[in-house]
Amino acid sequence: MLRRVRLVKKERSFYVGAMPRVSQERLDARRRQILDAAARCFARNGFHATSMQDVLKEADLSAGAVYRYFTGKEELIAAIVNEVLGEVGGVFEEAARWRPLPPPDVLIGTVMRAVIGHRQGLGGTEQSLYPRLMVQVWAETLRNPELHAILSDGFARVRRPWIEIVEGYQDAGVMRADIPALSVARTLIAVAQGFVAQYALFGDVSIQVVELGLKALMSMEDPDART
Amino acid sequence: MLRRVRLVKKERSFYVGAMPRVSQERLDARRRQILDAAARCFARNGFHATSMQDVLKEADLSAGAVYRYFTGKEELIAAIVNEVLGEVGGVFEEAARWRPLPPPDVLIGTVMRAVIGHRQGLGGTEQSLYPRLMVQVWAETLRNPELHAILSDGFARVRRPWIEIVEGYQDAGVMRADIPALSVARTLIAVAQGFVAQYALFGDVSIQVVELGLKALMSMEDPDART
DNA sequence: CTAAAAAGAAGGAGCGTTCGTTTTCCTTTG
DNA sequence: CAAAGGAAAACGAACGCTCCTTCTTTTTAG
Repeated sequence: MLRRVRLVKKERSFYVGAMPRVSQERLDARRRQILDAAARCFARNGFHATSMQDVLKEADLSAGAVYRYFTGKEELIAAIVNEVLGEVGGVFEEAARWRPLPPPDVLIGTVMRAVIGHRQGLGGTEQSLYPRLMVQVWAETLRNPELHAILSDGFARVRRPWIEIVEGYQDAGVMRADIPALSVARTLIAVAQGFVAQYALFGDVSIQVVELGLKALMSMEDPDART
Repeated sequence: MLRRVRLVKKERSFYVGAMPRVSQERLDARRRQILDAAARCFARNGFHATSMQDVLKEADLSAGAVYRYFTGKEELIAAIVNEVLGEVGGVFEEAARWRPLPPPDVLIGTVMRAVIGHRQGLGGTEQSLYPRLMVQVWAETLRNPELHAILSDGFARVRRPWIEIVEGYQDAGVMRADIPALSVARTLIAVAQGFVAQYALFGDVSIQVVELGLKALMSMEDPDART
């Protein structure tokens, strides 16, 4: 008698007393193949102007194959959004861990290079996969509350270490301390977001632009600033 | 005999020796009614997750009516994109005309307030129509070359006066002059773009956040800065 | 009264998804 | 070690649905 034991929702079921028919690595590879294809399609055309047929063709798989790994288009979109937000959030967090405290221009430069470099060698053709996906993710989270919750979580998770960085500046006396660290952190994140948008939209190559721009801003002295 | 004389592609044709059947203002009002409804729908759901039926219902008109003013969905999208980019571009240009030269935080604050305030009293329900539309426009220009060209033009048109502002800072000696003005201008625009995204995504109310954040950044002194 | 404007049912295309069939691959057996 | 067996995996045609658009009819404005 074969007792079917389902372990975890998304992991394969197996038979007691028998080995799985195909290896877990194989299944993982298929899943990745589908996700990569979907990411390329979505980066190219957005979530809703991309048809399932587009994804199937890009993945070189049939409908039956894809629907074995994802229950539908929505789940595919959710998976991509999760992945992108997770990785980009990780980039922000990791950049904030550097010690000694990097100045803002180095911080943003690091983040930008990491975001742009992520999955660069995926398709080869798409030059800025992650920036483009990021813009699409923003648009999608505006209409999907569940995905919006993920974005909000990610934003909150990133904000915390960045606030600490700003507080570090202020404690070290290199930045006026009469301004809420949250405001500064959000402004820095806005710089990164804005440049991600510019990179996706205009595909400029040089990260130096932000780095230099921030240096220049930092060199300004507000006329009515308190010391 | 009635000779039909078509004057301009999009203006109404009229009859020699006879007055138009409905006034031009009426036609313009209908067109506006459709555009406003479409803008609300697109801001809510994006361009491709919004159906024509959604727009028709929002405008309280029939298909026949809408298709008399626009050849199809594409043209409707293009009209909205054009309008949004035109108005937002105008906001950037106008802010750059202020004299005496406003500091960056005032500049960005002015832009943000104008973008957020635009068409505020349109539907009433949608709190941040233009920021949301802006994000959707970015996403759409990533896949539509014609609309992308409009965005590029707008970006170029905005960049010029903002470069002049930065050069003004540098000439006045309040900003180090060894950094290309273009880099600083693009960074400032990135701040605005990033905060537009944050506003659309999280709907925070206070513009003070960017203003204070920029002030704090300006108060920093780069350790390895040249004088 | 007339022509433009609006209505709204209907058509054709394309979408996401399902499902019966075929193929593949791992285990088991000879 | 080779071949059979069988279940999972993949295939791909087909289905139902919704989409955008058209077209005939009705209403409206001057």
